Amino acid sequence: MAVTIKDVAKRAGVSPATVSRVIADNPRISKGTKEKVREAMEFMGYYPNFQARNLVAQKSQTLGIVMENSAVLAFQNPFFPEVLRGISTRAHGSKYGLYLSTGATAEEIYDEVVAMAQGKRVDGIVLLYSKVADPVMEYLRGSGLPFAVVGRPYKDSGTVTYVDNDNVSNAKEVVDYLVGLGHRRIAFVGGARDFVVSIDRMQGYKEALAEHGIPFEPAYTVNEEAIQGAERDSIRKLMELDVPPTAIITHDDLVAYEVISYLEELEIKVPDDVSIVGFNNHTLSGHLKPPLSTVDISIYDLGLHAAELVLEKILDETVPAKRVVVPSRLIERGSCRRL
Amino acid sequence: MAVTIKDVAKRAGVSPATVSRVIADNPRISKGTKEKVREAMEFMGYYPNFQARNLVAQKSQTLGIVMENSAVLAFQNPFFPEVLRGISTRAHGSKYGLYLSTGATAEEIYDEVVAMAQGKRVDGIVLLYSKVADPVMEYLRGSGLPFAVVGRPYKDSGTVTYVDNDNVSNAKEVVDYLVGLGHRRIAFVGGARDFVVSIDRMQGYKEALAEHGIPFEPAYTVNEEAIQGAERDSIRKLMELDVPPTAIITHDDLVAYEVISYLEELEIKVPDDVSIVGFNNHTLSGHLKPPLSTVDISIYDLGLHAAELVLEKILDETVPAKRVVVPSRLIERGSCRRL
DNA sequence: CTGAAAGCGCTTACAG
DNA sequence: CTGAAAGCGCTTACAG
Repeated sequence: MAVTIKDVAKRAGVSPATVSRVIADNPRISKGTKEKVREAMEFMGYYPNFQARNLVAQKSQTLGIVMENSAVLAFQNPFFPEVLRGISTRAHGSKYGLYLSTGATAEEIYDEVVAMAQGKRVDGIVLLYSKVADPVMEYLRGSGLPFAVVGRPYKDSGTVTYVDNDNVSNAKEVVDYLVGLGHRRIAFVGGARDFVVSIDRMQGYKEALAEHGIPFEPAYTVNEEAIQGAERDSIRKLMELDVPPTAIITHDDLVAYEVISYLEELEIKVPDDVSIVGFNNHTLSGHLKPPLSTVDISIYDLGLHAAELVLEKILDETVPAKRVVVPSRLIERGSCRRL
Repeated sequence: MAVTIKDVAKRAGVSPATVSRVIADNPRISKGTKEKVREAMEFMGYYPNFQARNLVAQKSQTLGIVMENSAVLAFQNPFFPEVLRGISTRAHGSKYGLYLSTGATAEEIYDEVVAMAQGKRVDGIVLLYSKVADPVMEYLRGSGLPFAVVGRPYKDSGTVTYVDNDNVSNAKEVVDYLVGLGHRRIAFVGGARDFVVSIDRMQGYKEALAEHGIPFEPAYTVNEEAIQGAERDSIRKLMELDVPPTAIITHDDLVAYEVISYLEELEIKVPDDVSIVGFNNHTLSGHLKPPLSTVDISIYDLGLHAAELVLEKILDETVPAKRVVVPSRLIERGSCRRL
């Protein structure tokens, strides 16, 4: 059995209540008593029991981290550790712990989140993704539990606290850049259609085309669901069009890596034959040959602010829904060429 | 206030004790009562309070994950998410949650671990690294808390439960491979000297050299501490030796990426001028040009087994210390050439 | 400045 | 098969 507050009390010759007050550094306890009690705690190796303390305090001092269900993908993507690092830093600063969702399917995750929330296992949640019709977000919104989303909520974004990049502008900037290099036939390889980030980037792509007077060509867009297991084929089809694109934007650097591999198999050279731009600036993108031009979205800051926002809500439930926009910027490297 | 066991009891017309038994699916409760209670729970949206349940059960149903303190590095390395995925899968299978350490310095981590353990916040711990003189491991060993290490403990490995690869053999295999290609001047770029994995790989490197009758040449080894901030210089010095190496083994793919970049700056070509082998087979290593030959250490399995081992210990404290060796294999790609 | 008592929400011998 | 009671380890009004 571990040392309890009672044991310490006995040894220090005071009541358990007093020990508790010393732990909380209550100013009404005399200096002498505090010292006596602290000595006893030290001597006996006392540590407060979280469960007990949290039970009466009705809080847990921990933040729940919920990630998307395509676990393999989520984990492989360097986005996850980097956003976690941001969250971790901020949480640690406020002495909050981190509790991770482990579910592998959408149902499991939903159940976990409900259990976390209702079971008071966490004081708030950071939702690491945003998709179109997400029961988890619906639940959270109704639950009253403080939460923040990394990514723009698909609807009612005015009532949800979130942090994101301006993905529409980002995508536009990429198109502008390519157009500036003389490209007009620009393809877009997007992510899953129900992720808001994909939708926003696609949107920016379309808007930018329009602004430049370039007609939108459906055959120039490829979507993740459409190509499950047929990535190679989709890229081949794209490049075998009568008028193939001269540039390809991919929604994530990881996808860019894949695309580049396929292009190689087809003996299409980057950037000589086709220019490529990625998104998210993963650590390794600079090491590719040619180094990948990409949009740096400040993943760490995304995490930092998300944690900051939940913590703020936990402290004061009345703060209104907020949006924090984290700046991002296009990094020119060697994967694009001027036409 | 959330719905408690009392509320449910009242509505179902039974005692709180009975509700508790229904939750535990106690076989001595009649079918009828169970149904009645379950209906009430459903209707009222009852969820058990973790804190309360854990307080009386004296367990937390969660595993603590402790990672090394060089937070930035740890997070950037794809090792972390992958090992976490393995742990997560196994933990979820047994309905265990995951609690993450957030400390950034060695002291913070130590304090956190002690608090986790003494505060009964976790039932067991997975230590994601193993270093030479680690207070955390010392503490854990004395604490009685079940734990498993990813990596070989530096000493008393017979009394600690751990999972690792046979790093000595792995390094030997790499040397054998390079010797087989005709290399005799083989350099080794190692990691921090106090990480056991670095020590073991260096050891294997030396042993293999000896077996092939190749004298060990100190100038052919580079260590992480020695080069902090001077990576570029170290590599240049290495290649400007009167008799430079024809092959370089790096202790991690990430390091290999860096080394390749430096070599490029020196206009030294891989694999034409020098062959390179990495370790850990990160997702992107196959995408490099040339694709990186490396040792795949089955990171996911490392995590899976580590979780399995702690869970086993939690269930039965008397199981003896165990070692699980996860197989690894050299993956030949394009970064080495035959002399 | 400090203590006795009640209570956080649950579980589990002990009775019946 | 079910209930009343004690207790897990802590905190916090309420008294004094």
